Amino acid sequence: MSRAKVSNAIIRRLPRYRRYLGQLQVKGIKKISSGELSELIGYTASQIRQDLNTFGEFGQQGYGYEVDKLYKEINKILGLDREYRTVVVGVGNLGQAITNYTYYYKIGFNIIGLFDKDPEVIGKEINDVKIMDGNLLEDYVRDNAVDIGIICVTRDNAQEVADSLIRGGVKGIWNFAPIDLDVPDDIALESVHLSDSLHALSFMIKSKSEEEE
Amino acid sequence: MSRAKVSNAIIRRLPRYRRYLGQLQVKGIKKISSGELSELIGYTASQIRQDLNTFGEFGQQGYGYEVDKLYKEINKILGLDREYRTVVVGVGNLGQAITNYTYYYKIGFNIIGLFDKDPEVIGKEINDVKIMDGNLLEDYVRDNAVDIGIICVTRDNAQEVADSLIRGGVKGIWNFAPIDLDVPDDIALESVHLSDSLHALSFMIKSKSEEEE
DNA sequence: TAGATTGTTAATCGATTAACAATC
DNA sequence: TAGATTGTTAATCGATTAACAATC
Repeated sequence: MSRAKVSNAIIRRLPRYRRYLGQLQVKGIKKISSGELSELIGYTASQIRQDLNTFGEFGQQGYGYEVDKLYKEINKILGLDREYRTVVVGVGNLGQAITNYTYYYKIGFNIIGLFDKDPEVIGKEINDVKIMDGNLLEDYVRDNAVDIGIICVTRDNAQEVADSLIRGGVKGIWNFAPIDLDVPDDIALESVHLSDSLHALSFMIKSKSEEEE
Repeated sequence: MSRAKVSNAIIRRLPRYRRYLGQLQVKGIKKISSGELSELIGYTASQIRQDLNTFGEFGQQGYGYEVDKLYKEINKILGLDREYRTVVVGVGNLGQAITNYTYYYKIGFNIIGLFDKDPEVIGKEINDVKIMDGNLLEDYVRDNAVDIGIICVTRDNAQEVADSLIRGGVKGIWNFAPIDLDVPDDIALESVHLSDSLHALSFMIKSKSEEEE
């Protein structure tokens, strides 16, 4: 199967649709029109319909969308109808936080291995998962069919870790190191650049203060 | 002063220019052309020149750009030539990680206060900053001219915390709660939606596996 | 000066919005 | 049926790329 490439703009909106639909579900709301959803989520009704129609016809004319059904469909579209075998590399401050966060809140992303190169922490456990020697990473990934590697090591080690993960056979990398990793086309890469985000905030603060002058 | 609004696309690229220029500086490289920078950073040379010219004329025809000078200019553009008085609200796992991260790596973003509502942690310290009672947040922000509030509380408490920060007078909010906060136009808001990011990764993994079929 | 590269305008591309026929 | 709302095509808008004159 090879459908038209979905634009990055749409990819970024999909999780947000999911979030709002999840909230509607919790509130017990059964149906919603693109117009109502537009009010909530801030995208135009037209854009919402366009986005959804990229993936199928989920609504009913004259009626709208069933919340439950649409939520399920978006989960499927996002690939959240399966489980991912996941490892975290680098269990410093951020690595530990991400490990716990994923462990407690992210159903479907099962953390099965932790890695670090610091002898002080190798052998310890987080949520019953043992921290292993980083040198064993590639073999572990291969032997355990790991799907996702989460990179929480320093900038200088990140590319090397990514290479190991890829040689081991991961399908995707969630990168928190402040560097743009080089990965082949068939590997999914999502980077969270906290510095960049903070710097963008700084820019916006500056812009808004200048607007007032 | 009121210049034309800078597009979000450019705002997202600016921190990345800064990152690459910083690396060039470390390597001791003195000058760079838009063409060379394009090779490194992946944007077209044309786009790089367009982006930079939004803010001024930083290059020299026939020569290129001085790395040191451009780096400084971008810092200024980003508002990184000053210090920000910052507080963190919610010092659970993620809050602690962000606190340490900001403390150790983010020069210019000074964490002067920590807040939580859990009596168990109130009174404790992280990097010599005492954790205070969340009820005191608004007054503290006002009395200490806090610029930025970092929100690491749960979804259900995030809007309330944001409201307190805003009433206290912050200029910007760095939000890690999985919710789209409502803030007035003159407040800068930058959200890091970790869930959304992970879900986007999931989508990309799915897409790439389907391409192969 | 000749060559290189910027700054900037014009052309293109892609994403968003508007409009409306289809249909529940 | 009449009213509502989708799915989808067409129009618009904005962002990116190409081109080139200006100039170091």
